[in-house]
Amino acid sequence: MPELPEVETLRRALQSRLHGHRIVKVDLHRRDIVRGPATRSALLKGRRIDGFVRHGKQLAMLAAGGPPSCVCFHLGMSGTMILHLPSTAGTPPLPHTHAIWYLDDERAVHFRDPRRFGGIWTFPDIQDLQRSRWDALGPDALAINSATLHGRLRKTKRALKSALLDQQCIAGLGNIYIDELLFRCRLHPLIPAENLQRQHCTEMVHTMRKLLRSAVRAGGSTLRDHRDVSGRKGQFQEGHLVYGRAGEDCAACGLALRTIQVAARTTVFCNRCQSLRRGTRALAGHRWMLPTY
DNA sequence: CACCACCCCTGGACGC
DNA sequence: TGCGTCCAGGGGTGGT
Repeated sequence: MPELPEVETLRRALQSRLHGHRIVKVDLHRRDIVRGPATRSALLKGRRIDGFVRHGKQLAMLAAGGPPSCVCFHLGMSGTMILHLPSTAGTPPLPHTHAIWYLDDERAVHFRDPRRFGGIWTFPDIQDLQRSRWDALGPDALAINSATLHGRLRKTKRALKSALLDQQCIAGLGNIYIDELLFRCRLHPLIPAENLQRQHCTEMVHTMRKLLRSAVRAGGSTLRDHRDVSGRKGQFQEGHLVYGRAGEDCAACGLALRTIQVAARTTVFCNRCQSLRRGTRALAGHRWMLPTY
């Protein structure tokens, strides 16, 4: 399920490989996957690609010149964008390929999303995308600072994990990286967000950056669907300490990892390491010996 | 306003 | 082998 590291992996690959190329043709197989004008023009047919920008889990493709110049992608649960080289450009698209962008050098980008939790939004320009979609999101998880995070968390009584899942609070985190983050910070997912102290937020932001950057370097986490533009799997699932490891021994203390439901999401955590009463204890206290990530 | 349950959708895992 | 059932979950919406 694409979260920030998977989308950033995708953005970097598309930026380096597609920048400056012209879109010569666009095939749209499912019109209802597009919100906003679904014309070939709105999907940037005939335009030169000027770059890719990301906010949270959303990715935008920008065209040089005037409007329309902006297509925003959300990959949902199962979305992928695969870059086909000339050698494979003629092969029939896989099932659930909803749109294809053909480039000026015989390559093509296939947008697939079997579960259709994702989508494509067209906008006149990036400012319009920002106004109508991205302004409603919280700061990007790789850009947020601890004062801002603290300010946002202290305003809500919701469980910490619920608040972090809320893209209007902070953009880019999902179920996987939140469980990994909370374990590494030894914070219980059900702590009321308003109870978090400034020092917890400082540690959380520091740990979050390390975690997300490591995941980007590893090409993201592949559980089932995620692939890079070449169809290769990510490697960061090897670095998961809790997600997908319910019942296994905690890497820090050996107790079996537990699952609970938080905001209708399966949540894996260590009931010993991640204290509900965190904050009553010195933050700089015992640091577990954890694998480097 | 804050929060939560529910729903959308498909493929894979699992049981019989 | 094959079929049925359950489950995964981001985010929008409507209800409490």
